[in-house]
Amino acid sequence: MLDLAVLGLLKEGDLHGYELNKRLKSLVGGYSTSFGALYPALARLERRGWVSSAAVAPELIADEEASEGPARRSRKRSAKPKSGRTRKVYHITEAGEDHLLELLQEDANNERRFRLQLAFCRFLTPDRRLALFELRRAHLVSLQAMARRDPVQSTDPYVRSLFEWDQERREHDLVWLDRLIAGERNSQPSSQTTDPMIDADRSDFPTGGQPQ
Amino acid sequence: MLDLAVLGLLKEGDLHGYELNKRLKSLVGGYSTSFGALYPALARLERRGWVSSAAVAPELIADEEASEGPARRSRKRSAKPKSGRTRKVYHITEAGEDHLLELLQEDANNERRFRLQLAFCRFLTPDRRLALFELRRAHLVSLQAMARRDPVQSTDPYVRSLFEWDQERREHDLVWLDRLIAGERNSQPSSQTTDPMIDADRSDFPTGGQPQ
DNA sequence: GGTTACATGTAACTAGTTACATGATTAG
DNA sequence: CTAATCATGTAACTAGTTACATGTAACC
Repeated sequence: MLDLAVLGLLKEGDLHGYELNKRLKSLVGGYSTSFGALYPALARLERRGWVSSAAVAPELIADEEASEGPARRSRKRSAKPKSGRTRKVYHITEAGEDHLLELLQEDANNERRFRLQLAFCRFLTPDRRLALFELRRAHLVSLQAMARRDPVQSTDPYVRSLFEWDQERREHDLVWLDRLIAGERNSQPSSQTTDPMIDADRSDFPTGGQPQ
Repeated sequence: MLDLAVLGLLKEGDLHGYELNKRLKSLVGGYSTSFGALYPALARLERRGWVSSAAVAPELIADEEASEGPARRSRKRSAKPKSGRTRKVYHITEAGEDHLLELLQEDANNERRFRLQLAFCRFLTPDRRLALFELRRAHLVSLQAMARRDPVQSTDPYVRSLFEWDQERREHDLVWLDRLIAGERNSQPSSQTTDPMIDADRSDFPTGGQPQ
């Protein structure tokens, strides 16, 4: 799953491990990565040919940064290296991009994975993206059905409370997903399905609709 | 974490592995346990002295069942053994009960653990239980604060949608927890044990489990 | 006579976390 | 001068899943 996150971030631009870790932390709340997982993951990705790496010596780092963004230099006192240690900057390969697209579409039964898929689904074509959302929706619906099929058998108030919590959350998640799917259909009315019942109540869609 | 679930279930009565697995499945949606985790966990619990086990030969099983629950026998055609294989029936020890109480109070940063703690928090004293809920609440509030401190920096609609989802869920969870805490405070204005309903229900639920 | 449920286990794999080791640079 | 931040990595541990191995017995 880290693979998905790392490839997704690298698709936006080359990064070194330490920076990747910071981005992962801010990416999705609750997805705090540790170096102990990240560095071995990067090594694995490189062995499999999905990323390539280049060592950047400390004296070169300042130039790199400068050439990338010549503005914002004024605040810095000097063009001295930010780090005294060689960075390993990773770059996603073509095979890595293919693999990323696969990872973005697989499964639907894992919430944590779906969160990452959502975070990077802009790299999918609109129809693939819609398919992903529908897959997730089908999974949630099947969870709902399962929960309804055998309801709580316990009389303990805390256990009952727990089940009610689950129930509410599942319902809420479905509403949210439906909003997402509706937004997707509105901004992408072409494709194969001519669904007649979609834009009945579309006037307030707070989550921005147009993908880039 | 399986330890918590297993000890909690065994506190209600002795069980063998296969039955434990069924109960775990029905206990909390999403907490599907596999035998590959359960049996090693049971072995570990026994090594540490938290549970003890007794082998029950197939010809004895019918009697055991009968002596435990004399009702519900009518549906059965015979008093013949249900299994052709010796069961290993597990029993929680005193040390195991102590350990369970510890597990019920530790941490608050893990949702999955909190679910299990909630499922078995009836074994805690009312003040300890309230402390557990408050601990969880503090954790959720700190997550909220963290999310508000550095908001979404991405302009991608899907990433923004993901963050909104998180936000809504955290708010919803807090409301739910507050309801739980309020209920706890109402039924428990001071610190005194009013022993809530303790009634382990005897009923064989036909949970459609899948074979391994 | 084949499918399902009962029953216990092992092996290999997935997906991480926590703690440690090492060392440079920078801000107060 | 010391604490924080930058930077890369390893080792040991936690907490599981999936697939396999093995066999009985009840159901239809």
